[in-house]
Amino acid sequence: MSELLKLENQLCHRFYTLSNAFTRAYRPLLKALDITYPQYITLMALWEANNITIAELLERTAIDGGAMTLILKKLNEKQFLTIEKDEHDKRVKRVMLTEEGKSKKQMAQDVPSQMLCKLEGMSHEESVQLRYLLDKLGSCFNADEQR
Amino acid sequence: MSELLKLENQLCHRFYTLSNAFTRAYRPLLKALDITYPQYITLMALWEANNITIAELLERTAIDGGAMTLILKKLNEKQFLTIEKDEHDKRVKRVMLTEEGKSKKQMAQDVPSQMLCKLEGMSHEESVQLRYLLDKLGSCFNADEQR
DNA sequence: TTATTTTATTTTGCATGCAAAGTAAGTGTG
DNA sequence: CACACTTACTTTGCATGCAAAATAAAATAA
Repeated sequence: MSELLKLENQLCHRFYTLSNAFTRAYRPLLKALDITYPQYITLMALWEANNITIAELLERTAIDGGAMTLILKKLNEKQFLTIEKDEHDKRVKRVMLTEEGKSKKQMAQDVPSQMLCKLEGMSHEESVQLRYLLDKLGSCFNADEQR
Repeated sequence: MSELLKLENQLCHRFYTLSNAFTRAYRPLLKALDITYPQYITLMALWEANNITIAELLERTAIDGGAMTLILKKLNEKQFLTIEKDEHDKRVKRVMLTEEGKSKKQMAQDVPSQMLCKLEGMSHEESVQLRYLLDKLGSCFNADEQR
């Protein structure tokens, strides 16, 4: 039997499994903030750079455009942000955090460390190395998309 | 600004991005086989161990139970597999590949290597190291779920 | 054996992820 | 200025992922 088609040898399956595991692990932590994982990613991007366009938000978060429309709609309904058309270019929309949206950042302060607690067993060196390799893998895909 | 809440520092976001990138990269390859990525994972599991229960399939693939019901339904409609109730325990269902389902394995033979081509730039040592770290991270989550 | 609990799988409701089509609003060309 | 082309977003249709509730059948307890 071809080793190449064994599930255990698939890098993709490890990513599939781990990505889902992360989302599940975050769920209870984010539930306290009344947000989902992609909504958390979106807010994180905005906490770093407020008042940016949707295109910039897509770039930073790597979230699908169609999904982002819905995510922003929900975050807007929850009063975490507002969306306005750009004065000069009416195709463009700008996303701005409300005071409530900004204050959520304080509530989220402990989320990263709580997640890290779940990942004991990995040394600091290992996680640094992992990050390096993940970024390298990411650049493979980015390079591939260029073609 | 707290470094911990920066998007760039999130391990989870790397997994989110890379997992999606894998799925997108596989899509055109799997389209030729008329299957989606989770369906591919399911078939891979069955190519390794045919005639197993749905519970075993869930264990091997780490796919959600609810999703699996639909995936099996579609693979069944495509005539890749059949589903039968177990004789002794009528709660249990067994999944079996049809001849067509088995023959799909030949058609999928080149998929792994085609994917690896896209990942040039990573050395063999690096991918071995990456795999090791991914498995270690995975065991963190598994250990956590025990509690 | 009957009632209770556990197990295997499906169903339901909600939130994406993705490709492709659709819109509205700028840009560039002749 | 009129037409073609490009952009920035939204919409649509389909396929999951996930938690929680619902089913059906087996195992256990009383």
